[in-house]
Amino acid sequence: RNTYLGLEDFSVSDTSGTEEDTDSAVLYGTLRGSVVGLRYYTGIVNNNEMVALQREPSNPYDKNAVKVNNVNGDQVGHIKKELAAALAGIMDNKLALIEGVVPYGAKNAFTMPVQMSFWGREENKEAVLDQLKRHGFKLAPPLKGNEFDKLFEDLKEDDKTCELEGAEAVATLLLPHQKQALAWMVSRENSNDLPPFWEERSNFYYNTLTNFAEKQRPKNVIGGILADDMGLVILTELVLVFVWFCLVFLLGGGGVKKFRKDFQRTISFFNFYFALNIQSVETKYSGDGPSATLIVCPLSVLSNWIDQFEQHIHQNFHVNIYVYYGSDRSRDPSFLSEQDIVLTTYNILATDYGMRGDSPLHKVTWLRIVLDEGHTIRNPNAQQTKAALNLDGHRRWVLTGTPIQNSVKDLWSLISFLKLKPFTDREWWHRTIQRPVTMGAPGGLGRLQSLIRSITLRRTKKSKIKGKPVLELPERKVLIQHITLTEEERQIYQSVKKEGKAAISRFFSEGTVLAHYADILGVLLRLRQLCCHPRLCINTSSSSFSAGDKTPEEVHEMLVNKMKLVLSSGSDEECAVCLESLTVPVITRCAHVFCRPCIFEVIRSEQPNAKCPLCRSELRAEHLVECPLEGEIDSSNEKKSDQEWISSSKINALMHALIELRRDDPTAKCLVVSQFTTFLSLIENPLKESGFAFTRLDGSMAQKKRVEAIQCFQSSQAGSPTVMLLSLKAGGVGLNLTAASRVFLMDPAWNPAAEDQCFDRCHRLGQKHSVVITKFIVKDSVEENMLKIQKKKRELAAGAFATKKPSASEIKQTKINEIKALIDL
DNA sequence: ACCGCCGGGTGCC
DNA sequence: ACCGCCGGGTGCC
Repeated sequence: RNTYLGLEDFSVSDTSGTEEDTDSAVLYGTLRGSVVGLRYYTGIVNNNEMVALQREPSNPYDKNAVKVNNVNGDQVGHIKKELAAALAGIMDNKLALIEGVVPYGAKNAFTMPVQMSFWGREENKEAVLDQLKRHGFKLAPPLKGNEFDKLFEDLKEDDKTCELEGAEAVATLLLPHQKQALAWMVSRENSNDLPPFWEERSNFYYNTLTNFAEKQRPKNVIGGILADDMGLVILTELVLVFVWFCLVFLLGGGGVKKFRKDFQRTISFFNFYFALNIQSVETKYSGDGPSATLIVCPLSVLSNWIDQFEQHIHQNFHVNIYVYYGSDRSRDPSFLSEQDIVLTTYNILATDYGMRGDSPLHKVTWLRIVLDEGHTIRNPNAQQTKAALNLDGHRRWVLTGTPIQNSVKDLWSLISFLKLKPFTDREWWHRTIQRPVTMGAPGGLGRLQSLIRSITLRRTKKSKIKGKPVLELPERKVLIQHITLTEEERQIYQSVKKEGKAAISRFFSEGTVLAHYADILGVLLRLRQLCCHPRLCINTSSSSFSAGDKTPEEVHEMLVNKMKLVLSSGSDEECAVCLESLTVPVITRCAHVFCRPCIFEVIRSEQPNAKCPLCRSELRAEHLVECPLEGEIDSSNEKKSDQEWISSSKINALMHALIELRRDDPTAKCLVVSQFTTFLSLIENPLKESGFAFTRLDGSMAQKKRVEAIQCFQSSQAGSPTVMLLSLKAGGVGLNLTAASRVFLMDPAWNPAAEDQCFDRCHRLGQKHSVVITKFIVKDSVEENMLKIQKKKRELAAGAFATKKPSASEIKQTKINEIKALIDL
C-alpha cells in the first residue's frame, strides 16, 4: 500500500472505505467482550480508557486475530478468539468501525473486559448484526448516560488578554492587539504547559479525554495556529519587537539604532516570518541543535516572501535564505540545514515527498516549521498534507486566515501537524473531538473550543480588546444598481433563456440532470454573459445536448469544451471526491469533472468496475480527458477584436458611474471586477475613449506582470491609473489594492465568499477612505436569482460551525436546487 | 472404567 | 487463573 519509501504514511490504511462516511455513521449498538493475553504485552490501560481494535490477519495462530492497543499504540492484548472470529469479517469488509473502552480491570493480569461500540452506515447495520448473530453475539442498545460529560473538564483559558510590554522604545510602536499577539506568541514559544486535556496526577500524566496515562510528560507544541482573517493586520509590525529583542540579544544594543530606523518603514505581514527567522539566528549562535527554519507557502505568495527577505534581511544581517524551488534546487539535506531560512511551496514539498522517497526536506530536523496559508493542508488525504505532517521539527506554526472553513474535519490536519498527543492519530481525534461535535454530544463543542482556545490566536476584524475594536477600518457600503436591458438585449436574452429552459426542463423530466450538468452550467453561463454583454457568448453556442454518434476525436473535443465550460462558469466547482476546489481537472466520459489524483484513486480502489462517483456511469482511466491548457480557459471567444465594438447596458452604466466619479474626485481609484476576462477586455475600449488611465490584473498574467500592474495601480503619482480591471479570482489572499476606494462588481458570483474576498482586497488595513461597492444586477434575470442564492449561502455560512460538511450527493442536490431557482423552474 | 472423580499442569492469538 | 480446560491416575463402602 505504502509506496513512499522510508517515510511513515500514517493515514493510508484508514482512509479508504469507511473513512469518507465517518460523519454519517450511526451507532449500531454495543457489546461486552474480553481482552486476553494481557501478560504478553506491555501496553497498559486505565479504567474507562479508550482502546483501539486492530486486525492482525498475519497472526500465525489465528487469521481472525484482533489486536487491542492503547492510546499510545502499545498492544494491550487480543480480542478473545471466538469474538475475533465474528469481528474479523466485519472489520475486513469495513462494515463497521469498532471502538473499545475498557470499563474496569485495569490491574487484571490475564484478561480484562472491553466495551465495544459498533459504528457504521445505516445500510450495513443488518449485515453486521447478522454476522454477529452467526457467531452467537447480539448487540445491546447504546449505553445511556454520556460518558463524555464526565470525562470533560474545561481548561483554564489562557490569558490572552495580557499584553507584553516590549522594550520601552518599541512599545510605543505597537498597537494593543499587536502587543497581545506578541505576548501570546512569546508565551507559546516559552511555555512549559502541558498540552490541552492533560493533567498531572500523582507522578503520572493523565489524558482526560481518553483516560490514558503515562509516566512520560507529553510534549506541548511550541507554536500554534495564528488564525486571522486579518492576518495581514495583526502581525504587521510585530516584527519590530521580535527583531528588537533579538538585536538586544545579539548585538548588545550596538547596532540597534540603525536597525530601528530601517524598520520604521511600512512593514507588511511577511515580516512575521523573518521575525521568527531572526530568532533562529539567535538560536544558532546560542548553541547546538537545528538552526534552519522551513517556511512552506503557496506559490502565489512565494515571491512576496522573497521580496520581503531581500528588502529587509539581507542587508541588515547575513541571513542565509535559500529558496527551495525549481528543478535546480539543492538535494543536499546538510546544505539545507545550514541555512537560516529555507523557503518552499506546498507543491514542491509534496512532489519531493511523493516521488523521490528521499525528500531532502524530510531529512532535515528543522528549528522551526511555518506553514503559511496553513488551511492548504486541510485535506488529510492530500499528498501535501502528508508531506507537511511528516516534517521534522519541534517548533511548529500554522498561519491561516481560515482555519475552520466548513467543518471540524478540516481541523484535524492542522492539529495533527502541531503534534498534539493523542490527536495525531485520526481515531482519537475522531472519537474525542470530531464525533462528539458533529453528533452534538453535550460538551463536545466545549471540548473543541477548549482545544482551539489553547492553541490558536484567533482574531477577526470584529474582535475587540478591552471593548475596543482591534481594528478600525473605514466604512464599507454595498450598493446594488439595477440595470434594465435594452429591447434588443432583452430579446436575445429571452430567446436563449427559452431554449435553455426547455432543455433543462427536459433533463428534469428525463431525470438526466446530473448527466447534463455541464450543459446546464453552460446555459446559465450564457445567460449570465448576456446580462453583461451580448458578445460574450457568441462562440459558446454549440448546444449539442446529445452525444450521438461521434468519432473519438469529436468526443474528445466535446469533453474538453465541456470541461472548459465548467471551469470557466465561475460556479466554483468542487471535486466531488475530495470536496476541494479542483486541482488538475480531468473530465470523465460522462462529463463530470474531478481532480486527476482523486478520480484515479477511485478507479484504482474500485477496479475492475469503477463507476463515476456522481452518476455511476462506467469509468475508465483511458477515457479521462485532461484540461489542455492552464490559464487561458475562456480565451476561446477572445479572437474577435476585428469586429466593430459595441456597448451594452452594463457598460453604459459603468461608464456613467466612472465619469461621474472622476468629475467629483479626479484622483479616486476604483476596481472594475468581473468573472469574465473577455468582458474586461470589452470594457477597455470605452475606458480608452473616455481617457481613463487603467491597468489590468487577471489570472492569465505572469507573476512579473501582475506585480507591475499592482505597483502601478497602488502608486499615488499623478497620472497613475485610476481604474483597475480585475478578474474576480485573480490573486491570492495577500493581494493588496488599498489604493481603490470604489469597487464596481460587474456580475454576481455564485459564491458570496468570493465576492467578499475580492472586496477585502481594498477594504483592509491601509485603506484611508470609506469604500463603496456597486454591484450591477440586471433586472428580471438570472442575476437577481443569483443574489437570492447568495443570501442563502451567507445564512448557511453564518451558522456553519459544528455542522457537518455536506456529502458529494448533497452538494449536487444543492446545486440542482440552485439550478431550479436560477432558471425559474 | 468404552465411565466419573480427583488433583496437577497449565494458560492469547 | 480464588478460573476453565486438559489429560493422567485411579476406582466400593
